[in-house]
Amino acid sequence: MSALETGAGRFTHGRAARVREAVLDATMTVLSDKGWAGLTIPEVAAQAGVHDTTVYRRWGTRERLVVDALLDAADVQLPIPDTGSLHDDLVGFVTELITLTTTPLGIALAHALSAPADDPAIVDACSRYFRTRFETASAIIDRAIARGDVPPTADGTLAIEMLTAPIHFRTLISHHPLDDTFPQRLTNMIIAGLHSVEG
Amino acid sequence: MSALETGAGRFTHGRAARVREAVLDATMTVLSDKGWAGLTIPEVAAQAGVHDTTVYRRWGTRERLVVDALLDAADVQLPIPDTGSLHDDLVGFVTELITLTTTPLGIALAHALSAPADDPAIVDACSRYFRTRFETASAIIDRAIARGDVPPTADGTLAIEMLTAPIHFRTLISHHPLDDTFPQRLTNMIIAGLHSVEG
Amino acid sequence: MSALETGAGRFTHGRAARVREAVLDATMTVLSDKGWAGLTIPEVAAQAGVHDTTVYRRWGTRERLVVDALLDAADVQLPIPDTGSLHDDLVGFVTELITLTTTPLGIALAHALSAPADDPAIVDACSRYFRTRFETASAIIDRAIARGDVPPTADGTLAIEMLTAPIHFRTLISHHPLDDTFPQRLTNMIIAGLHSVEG
Amino acid sequence: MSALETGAGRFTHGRAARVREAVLDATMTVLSDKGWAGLTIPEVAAQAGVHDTTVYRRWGTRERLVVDALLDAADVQLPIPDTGSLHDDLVGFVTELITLTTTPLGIALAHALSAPADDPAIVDACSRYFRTRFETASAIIDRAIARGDVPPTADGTLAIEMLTAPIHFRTLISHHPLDDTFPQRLTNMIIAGLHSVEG
DNA sequence: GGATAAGCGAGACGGTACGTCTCGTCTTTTG
DNA sequence: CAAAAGACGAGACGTACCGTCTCGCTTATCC
Repeated sequence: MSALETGAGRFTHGRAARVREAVLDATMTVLSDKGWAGLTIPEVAAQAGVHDTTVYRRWGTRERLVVDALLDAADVQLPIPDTGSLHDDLVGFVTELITLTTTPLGIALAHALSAPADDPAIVDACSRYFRTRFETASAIIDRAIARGDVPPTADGTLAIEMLTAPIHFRTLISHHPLDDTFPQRLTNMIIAGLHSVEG
Repeated sequence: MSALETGAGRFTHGRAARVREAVLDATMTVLSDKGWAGLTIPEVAAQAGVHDTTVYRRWGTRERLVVDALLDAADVQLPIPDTGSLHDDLVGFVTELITLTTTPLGIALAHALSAPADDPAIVDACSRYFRTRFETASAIIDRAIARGDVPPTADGTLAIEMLTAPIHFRTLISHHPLDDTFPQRLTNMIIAGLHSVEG
Repeated sequence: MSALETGAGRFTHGRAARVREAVLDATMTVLSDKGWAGLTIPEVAAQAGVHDTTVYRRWGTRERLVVDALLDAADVQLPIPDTGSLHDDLVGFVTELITLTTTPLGIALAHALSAPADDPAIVDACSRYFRTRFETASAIIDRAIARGDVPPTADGTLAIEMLTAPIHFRTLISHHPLDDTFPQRLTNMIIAGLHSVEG
Repeated sequence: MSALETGAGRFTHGRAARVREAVLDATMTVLSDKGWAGLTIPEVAAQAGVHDTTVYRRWGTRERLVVDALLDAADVQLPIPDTGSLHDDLVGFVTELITLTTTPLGIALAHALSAPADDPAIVDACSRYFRTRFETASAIIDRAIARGDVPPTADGTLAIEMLTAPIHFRTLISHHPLDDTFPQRLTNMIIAGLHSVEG
């Protein structure tokens, strides 16, 4: 499942697997507790009860560490609402996303993913991670199409992206508050867009 | 104009001002050349022909350095198109924004701004910087309202944010390509949203 | 006096001088206690109550550390006997030399000096150190010449070197024992050589 | 012949012998190419096409590796001149010794042998190696005694040692140049010493 | 216009992380 | 089951950056 050579699939048994799991768990713990800026390899190694060198050997950089941990925990997805109403589904989706994203871990992960990554393997992993997430979430729009609520030409994936991006933008960059009306306002804008036939 | 105590307003004359300018210029240069990861205070100091200690004294962290440099150069805004057509204005705006954002300097700035900032002065500066930019750009929608092209209830600032955020999102996080059709697709989605009366 | 840029002459006042002295003292202590193989920079730094990085900055390698310490302590020379008898002087000289050389510190120093040194500054420092020592000791032969005991053509420096080298050779390489008759045997061989006019 | 338990006598047949030979050859090759400082067990193992663990098991330390290789190649002695003239024999001997000792391999071997050896087996091996070499070379003096050129009391082995030691001393420690007149000067000093009856 | 204060240049240092290199042990896998 | 392969613990190495400190000097500013 992982795109990194350190990913799952190798190290499934024995000590190596135990080390891998301990380190990835520690990565998430440290991210939650001290954020991306506080995530250092010595810190993770200490938390995992593992020697620094081992982490340097297996992952090398903290970026790869985070991506590996993220992909490893990717199964823990955010649930996709299914209320029968496009509007309610989208509002619910955005609300859940905000909840997740404003977690200490969520903030730290966003910072981690937005850190400069020269490593093409990391770029690729991020790209595929979000493509998958967007396609999963666009099931909301697919159901609306099936119900005939929106035209079949509606660009579901783009809609999800336009709902997701502002949340990360506010969290990471503009630091504008994510108030309770925000899911509403985003959803209203997008639903109209989905009805437009040129999409 | 700057929210930081190191900002313009102080050090307007003499050596202090020369040092300030040299350092802020060097900051932008280093950001362009080596990116956010390569921006270190020794590097900037060397580039500016100034001693490290001076930079540590005046700015302390590279985050404050970047924010100060950014606010100092904030006058160099991106131009707001005015073609008489809402659609063309928005497509033009997004296209220009993409051009700026995919510059080495643009990428570096985005990384810099998304770096974890515990400093409330920085958070505040970012917040106000983007609020200003969005309000400036929402003139496009204001003109459309004045022309009667969209209802006066249209949420112009949100529209601009929803056009801006995906670009930064792709650049920073998802690393999806920003192809030529992207401005079109974003604009189509948003224009329909602007027509919806509930905005 | 030192050939190294870290040598005496700089850092004569203040904290820098205190650090220098503490580190050089610690170097000798560690050499005595743990030998050349046990001389590591972290060990010396800890012993000196100084941070590792400081030692790396100022000296960089343990070789430079030892050479600097050696040159710094060079004033503590071995005394040159002056009994009025060439034979007794030389036997005394060799005996003292053996005593010094078979000290833990002496052994460690010999190992340190014989470690591969790519650094030309170190090679040069060693070269001049021993040149000085040999010239100092050859005063024994000079006095014998003055007394008319040996011809003025006698090669005093070479004689000293031929008395010194076997001691280091046995200590470092052949590990043959340095028994009590050894000074005698060396001296006898050399005194005859000094009388030979072709020297 | 070897004093080490890894020495010849065991592993004379089959794969074990091939591994032994490959490793010892590789040891000499690496010594020549990268010197004593560059001789590491992984390097030797790679050069020999053998797994690291194998070398660790059989030899354990690089010191034992070198001593074993040296003893294994001990048959390749330096030739002892026999010109009929004591003076010419000794000058030739010293000249040859200098040639050998200033080889990359010679320098590396000297460094290796002078490295701190806590291992008594290594100390013993070195001791017997040089005792043999000195006795072999003292045939020069024995022949001179037989010819009646020097008194039968002449201390041949010590003479050879006093010719040998300064060369290693200059190579390893003092780094003084070994110029062309050096064999002459050494020999002159020693020949007079050999004539002295008290030797 | 001279005293005073503020900023700057220079350099050392403590501290931390980085990433690499060995060595030697231990575990896993394989023949 | 023994040997090869490989992961790991341990620690030194040497570098880079950060942030602080102490001087001494040069500016500006204020009386």
